[in-house]
Amino acid sequence: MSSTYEPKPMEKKWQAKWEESRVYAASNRSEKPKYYVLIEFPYPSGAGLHNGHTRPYTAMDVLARVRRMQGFNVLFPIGWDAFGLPTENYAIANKIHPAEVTRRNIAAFRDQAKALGYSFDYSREVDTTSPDYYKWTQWIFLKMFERGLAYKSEMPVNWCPSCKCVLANEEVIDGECERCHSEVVRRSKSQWMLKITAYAQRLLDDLDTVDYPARVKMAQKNWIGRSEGAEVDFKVLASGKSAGELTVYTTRPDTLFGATYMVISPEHPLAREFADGAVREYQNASAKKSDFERSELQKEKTGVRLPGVSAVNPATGTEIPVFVSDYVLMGYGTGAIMAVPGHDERDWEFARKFSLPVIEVVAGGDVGKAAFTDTETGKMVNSGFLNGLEVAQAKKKMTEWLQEKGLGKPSVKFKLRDWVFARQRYWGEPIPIVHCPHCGMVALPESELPLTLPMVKSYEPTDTGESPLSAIDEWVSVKCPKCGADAKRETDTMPQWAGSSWYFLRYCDPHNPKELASAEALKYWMDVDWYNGGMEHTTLHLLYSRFWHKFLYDIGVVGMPEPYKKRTAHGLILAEDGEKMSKSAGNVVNPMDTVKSYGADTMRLVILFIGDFEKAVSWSDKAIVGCRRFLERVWALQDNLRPGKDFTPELEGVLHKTIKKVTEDIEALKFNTAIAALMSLCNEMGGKACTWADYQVMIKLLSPFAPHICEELWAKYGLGGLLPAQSWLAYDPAKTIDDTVELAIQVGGKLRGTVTVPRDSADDDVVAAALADARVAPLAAGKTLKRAIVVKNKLVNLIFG
RNA sequence: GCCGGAGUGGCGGAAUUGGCAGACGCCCGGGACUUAAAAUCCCGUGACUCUAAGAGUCGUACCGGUUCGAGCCCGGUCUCCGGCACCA
Repeated sequence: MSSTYEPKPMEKKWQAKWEESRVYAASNRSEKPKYYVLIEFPYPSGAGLHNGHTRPYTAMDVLARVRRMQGFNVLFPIGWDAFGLPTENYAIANKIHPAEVTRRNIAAFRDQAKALGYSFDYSREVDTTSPDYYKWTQWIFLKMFERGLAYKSEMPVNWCPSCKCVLANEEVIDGECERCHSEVVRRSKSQWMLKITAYAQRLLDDLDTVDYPARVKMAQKNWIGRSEGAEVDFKVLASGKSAGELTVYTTRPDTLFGATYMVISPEHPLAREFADGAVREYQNASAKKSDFERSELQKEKTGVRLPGVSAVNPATGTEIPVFVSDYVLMGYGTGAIMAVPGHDERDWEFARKFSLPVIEVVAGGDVGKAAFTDTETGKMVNSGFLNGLEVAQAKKKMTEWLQEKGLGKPSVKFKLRDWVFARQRYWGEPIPIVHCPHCGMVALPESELPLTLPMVKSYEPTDTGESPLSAIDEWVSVKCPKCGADAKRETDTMPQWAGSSWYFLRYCDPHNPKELASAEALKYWMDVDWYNGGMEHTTLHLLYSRFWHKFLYDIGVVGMPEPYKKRTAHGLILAEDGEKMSKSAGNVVNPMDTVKSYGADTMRLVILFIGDFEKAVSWSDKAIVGCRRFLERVWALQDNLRPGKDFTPELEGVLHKTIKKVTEDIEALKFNTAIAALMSLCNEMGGKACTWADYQVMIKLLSPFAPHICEELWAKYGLGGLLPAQSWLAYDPAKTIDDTVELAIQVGGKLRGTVTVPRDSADDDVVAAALADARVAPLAAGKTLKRAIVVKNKLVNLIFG
């Protein structure tokens, strides 16, 4: 009789053995093929690991463990994305330096990761706040600066009054700060920007070369937002006299004949030039509005006429009025539009409100009642040389005409904005730039990297929009690296996304003091074979890191244009009430509690068994007990074992089937059904006298999910050595197929019984067997068989006349 | 509004993509073991009806269609979740 299953001591024991034997350390030199499994490294908050970590980490740990057993040299690293506001705020509140807070949090996270049995290569840990690491973050920034991709620009920014910090567009959700949900306000500020827009087309095009879920590709495409159209120049008249040109961007050059007025954004230079009192008032009002307020006012269009100013429609020669309205955004296109109320909903609403003429130029709708925006069905009317053409043809012809006449040109625009790359906070990478009164912005020489954060006592944010670093005189005041004059350091720091934009490269060669990673190491490990992460990073980290990687490819640091071969995305773990887990809702479940009460192996099973990995799922304590019982039953199978190198004949089929099922399900992220198959196998084995060989199959298949109990059992019943050194199981396809099959018998499409026949029986034999069935025979009596549909090895459907 | 995804027992969820709906687990009911309980093991468990150890009817959000056969395909409707949102 075996002892009872006691997870705690055995989990400690095996975690220690794994550590001392270094079985999970990846080697940069190996005979084996490489495989790089990546998880999104955590932000080490004070709260410790939560189920937003355990779900993806456990899943990828399963994959890493399977790949090792499949004979790959696996890189499965972990690190710490440790710069950021929560740490800084906690540090301020508790009067502990953020570096110390970070050190403690990392230690706690590492312990928890180890307690969960994650097979990370802990010798390759990276920490984005370590100067050895952020030296290279700064280095990449300087390379971008050299090539004009990092620049400073005065522009309206999203300012979070609570975080006292600017935000990237990607961090503003419904007009609120992504982190603290304060309403974001607009402020004009001189900002560091990264020119991600220079990579817009490539970021879009190369989505076709990678294996990402469709929903991820779609979200990135929408965010990049490419549109094709034309820029058109309109002559401007002020008080009847020529006053230059107004260039608009339109995706519908075909509708030019229907343009009855113009609209420019309140920030447009022309609006400033010709503003009267009413216009100025309108400009002031829109400047005060937050993005949120602007979108709130979506339905009701507002605007004012720009007095004395008109434009000439180049197609018709008609003079048309110019309006100022905040439904036109300065940040997109040219900040000015030609309004075609017949065929654009916004223009239509505006025209109705201001009683402007509506001209139908595409037939098919009723422009008196609504804008007709269909581009598939209509034909051009009231449009001179375009009449009778379809929209697509008219677009082409008008664009050509504009080009011939020198009135316009084809144009492509993106919604993607440049990346606001500065934060006015202490706990981030210092930007290695010096402002010199003579030389302007000067890059710190590479030899002076890393530019370390000064260790100071006070680093509270300011209300002025200045970084706390600006108050530290001895750090700020510096000599210009170029001319030696008195100069000042840049005091903004980089956003949290900086360190995470390239961390997967550092893992390849994490201790290299000379380069961000050696060319050799990068060549060997990159690209990442499988990267799993959250949907919430699709237009943030995932897009940013693709951008940085493409830049590094362009300057010859990495050898391929895309960093990640395959990306998958897990669903959220919700609280038991179906809401998002949050401290404020008080519904947070701590995975370490489950580890303490039931063991790490149980916790790992639960988080994967609980539902479809790719979908959101509510945490449920009820799932725990089932997983724990399963492990106990696997443990108890020991009681009935008998020696033997062969499979028990009656188990052979189910063993091969389970090997197939578990192997295939893991590849497809169907961890829940893989575990269900293992539970079924356990139920099959229960009560039977299994051989050691049978049991070894269970141990190996279960080991990626529940590694501790499996090492314990392998040590007793296996073939020696640790499990990661064992080979994964192969199945014999012939043995996954049964000799006989149970067919469903339908009569007229309704299930009436089942019949067991030899596999691949002839159709006639199947029909005969079905007709002989006790339940079917009476239904067949006195009727003629009109038709019989036989689906091989599945079903027979009898249709009577 | 636009673009994605989803809706299946008391519950979490399965279903090889058109072929026995409800795998696996939880809960619940019954039994075994026990002085008893817990634990464990075995059996049962979608709903309804009947002439009831058997059989029938209904059943995958709703309405309709295609098909020998639909959770799956097509048309329409409703609800929920995620993303984008005055992007010209």
